[in-house]
Amino acid sequence: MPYPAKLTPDTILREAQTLLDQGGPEALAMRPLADALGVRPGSLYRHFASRDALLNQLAEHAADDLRDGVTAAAHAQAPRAALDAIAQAYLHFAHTRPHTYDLLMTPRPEQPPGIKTTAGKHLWNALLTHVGALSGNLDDTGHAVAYWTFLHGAASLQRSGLYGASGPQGGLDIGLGAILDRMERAGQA
Amino acid sequence: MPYPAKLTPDTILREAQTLLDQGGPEALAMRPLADALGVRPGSLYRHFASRDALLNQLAEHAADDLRDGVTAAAHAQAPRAALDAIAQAYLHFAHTRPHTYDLLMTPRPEQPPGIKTTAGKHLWNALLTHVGALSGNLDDTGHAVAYWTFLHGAASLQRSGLYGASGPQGGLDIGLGAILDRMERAGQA
DNA sequence: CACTTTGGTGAACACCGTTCGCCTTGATGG
DNA sequence: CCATCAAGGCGAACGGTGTTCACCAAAGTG
Repeated sequence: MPYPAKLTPDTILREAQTLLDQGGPEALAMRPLADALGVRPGSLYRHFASRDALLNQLAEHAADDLRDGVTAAAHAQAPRAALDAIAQAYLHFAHTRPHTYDLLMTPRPEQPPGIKTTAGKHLWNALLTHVGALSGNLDDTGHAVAYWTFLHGAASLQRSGLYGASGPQGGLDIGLGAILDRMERAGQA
Repeated sequence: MPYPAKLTPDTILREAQTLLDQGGPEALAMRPLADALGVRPGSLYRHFASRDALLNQLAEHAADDLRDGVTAAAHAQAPRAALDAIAQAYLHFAHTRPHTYDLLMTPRPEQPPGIKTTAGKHLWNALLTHVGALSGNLDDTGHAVAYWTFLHGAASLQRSGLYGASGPQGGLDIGLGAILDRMERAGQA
C-alpha cells in the first residue's frame, strides 16, 4: 500500500457505524466520515462504489447483529417463551440502535425488496421456525407475518416517538399476547 | 402584490403535494418546486420559513385527509365492522399515497412528538372511540395502541416492500383479527 | 403625492455525493 | 538491481441541495 495505508473497508464501516449511531443518517456523510478517518472524501470511493453501497453493507452487518440477538434470546426456550424473548430482543435492538434499525428497514436503490440479504432470510427463517413450533404449522407464514408486522409496528412507532409521552401503555403486551394466543390455539386445534 | 403576484401558500402546497406523490420526497426539492411554479427558489421563503416548515404543513393536511377517510369509513357501522373498515381505509391511504404516509409518520425538527397536530389528535380520538365501543372501556388506550401498532406495522411493511413477492399472505387479517377478538372478549367479560 | 409593505429576483454561501487526473508508494518480474 | 505496474490517497472540480440577503418593482394607504 501507498502512504500511511490505513484505510480498509472494515475500518470505514466501523467508523460509519459510529457516526450513524451517534448522529443519525445525516451525520453519516462522506466528508465527515473521511475527516474522521483522516482522509479525503474521494479516497472512500476506492473501497465503496457509492454511499448507498456503503449503507447497504452497513445494513447487512446490522441484519447479522439483529439475527444474532434474536436467535440468542430464543435459545433453548419453550415455543411461547421463545417468541416472547424474540420480541423483547427485537424491540431492544430497535430501541438501542434506532438509526441502524431504520437503515435496516428502509429500502435503498440496489437493494432487493423483501427482507434483505442472506442475514435477513436467516432472521425470517428463525421467526418461521419458532412460530411453527407454537402453531404446529411448520411453514405458517400467516402467523409469522402477523407476528412480524406487529413487532415492526411497535419498533417503528417507538422509534419515531409517536407513542407520545404516555408511552405504549401496555398496548404492546396486549397486541403481542393476542397474536401469540391465537398461534397457541391454532396449535391445539 | 407586485409582479404577476400569483404565489400563495395554497398553490405552493398543492404543487408540492403533486411533486411528492409523483416522485417521492427527493423530487420535492425547493428548486424544482419553484420551477414548477414559475418562480425563483428564494421566493418560496416568503411563504414558508423552511422546507421543513412546508413539509410540516403538508403533513398537517395529510393528517386531515387520513382522518377524513377513516371517519368516513367508520360511519354508522357496528363497532367491530367499524374497526375493520377503519383498518381498510388506513391501509388504503398508506398504499395509494405511500410518500405522503411516511411524511406523516416521519418525525421532523419542530414537530412535536406523539401523533402530531390537532388533526392527528382527532384521528387518535376516533380510534379510541371505536375501540372503546368494542371493548366496553371508553378510554382503552391499551387496546387502541395495540390496534394502531399493528396497523402501522402493516402499512409500513407494505410501503417498504418488505413483505416480499409473497405478499402479506393473510397475515394481516390474522393479526388484526386476533387483536379485535381480544377487544371483543374484553367487552363481553 | 409620499410612504410603507409585500414579495419576486439574482447572486451568493455552505453543504452534499461524486468524478477525475495526478502522483506517491509498495510490490513484482527480468 | 532496476524497470514496470497497480493500489490508493490527494486536490480540485461539477452539479445538486437548502438557505440568505441586498435590491427593487408594484400595490395599498395616509
